[in-house]
Amino acid sequence: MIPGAMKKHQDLLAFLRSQKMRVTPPRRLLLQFILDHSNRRLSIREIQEFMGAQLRKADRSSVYRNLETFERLGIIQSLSFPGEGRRYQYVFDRKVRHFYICRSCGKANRGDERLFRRVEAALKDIHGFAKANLSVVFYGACSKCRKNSPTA
Amino acid sequence: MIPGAMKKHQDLLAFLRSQKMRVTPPRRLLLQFILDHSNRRLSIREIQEFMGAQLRKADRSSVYRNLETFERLGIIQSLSFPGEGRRYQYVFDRKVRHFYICRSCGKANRGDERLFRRVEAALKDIHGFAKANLSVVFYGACSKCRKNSPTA
DNA sequence: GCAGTTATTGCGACTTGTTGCAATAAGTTG
DNA sequence: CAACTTATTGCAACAAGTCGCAATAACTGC
Repeated sequence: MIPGAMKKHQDLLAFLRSQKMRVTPPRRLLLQFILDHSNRRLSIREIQEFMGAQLRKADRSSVYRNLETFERLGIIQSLSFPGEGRRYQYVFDRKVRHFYICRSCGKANRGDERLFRRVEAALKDIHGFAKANLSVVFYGACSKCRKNSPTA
Repeated sequence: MIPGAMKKHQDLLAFLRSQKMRVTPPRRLLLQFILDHSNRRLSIREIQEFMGAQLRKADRSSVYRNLETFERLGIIQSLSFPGEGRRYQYVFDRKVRHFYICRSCGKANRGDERLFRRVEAALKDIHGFAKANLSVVFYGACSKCRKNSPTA
């Protein structure tokens, strides 16, 4: 387990409770699994397999519902990557929460903090949308794909 | 039909050919349908129903494959909206191609051009990602939801 | 316009994701 | 800590989306 993960886990449980959400076995487990793999984009398959194996059978629908809940709370961000389906990633206390996805090859990159700050700053002009827990996704063409097919 | 849509349709077919893609009946039809409803976010159900009704039975998988193709080429952008599932929207020659999605209530807004330009400008600093055909999606909390639940 | 090449289609089987509902258990109150 | 309230679960049926493969039909060049 990543050092400090235990603390984060407790923090997130507290956060859930502060949002009037109940802390249930499936939620504890799912949260722990996401935290233990916070550096990766998780596929639904590995999540479901883990949940099914750990719990005496966590139902598919509960897992989906909780992923949706966590996303709504800004704990994770789900994204569809061309070629590898939907992925779930921990973002809660991340400084940088934006992604570049190449529409052509499906490769994704995490952005750098400087750009994220600039985008946040640009958003200051837009009223009605919160900067807190903001995620930004860019869809475009990476340099490699643009080279191969200049029109794209 | 929207005035000028016919021209756009021809343009897009030409664009497809320029990309070495073949122009088939399902593609013509799907493209036309998307163009005729370019001001809305289409659900997969209405797309499939239309395709199935028009063609002597356009297969589900072909529709999905073509939607994916069109998205890769930057003709449409698909997005998952909480509460209403995945939606498909025409973006090809749009000046503004970014969306604000509220994680809490699922409401979405189109952004204004000024912000889009600023984000594009910020992207100039990032090498390796094309500005052409860029789409940007913001996930956050709208003012209304933020008011109801300040922590979000 | 015909033959050849190969992208695209349709099909079937499968995986992923959603929804309504009754049963359960988390949190709360006295 | 027992009773209460209601969010969450598991289940089952369904809808949405994916994949491999053989058949088809767009495009190319002659």
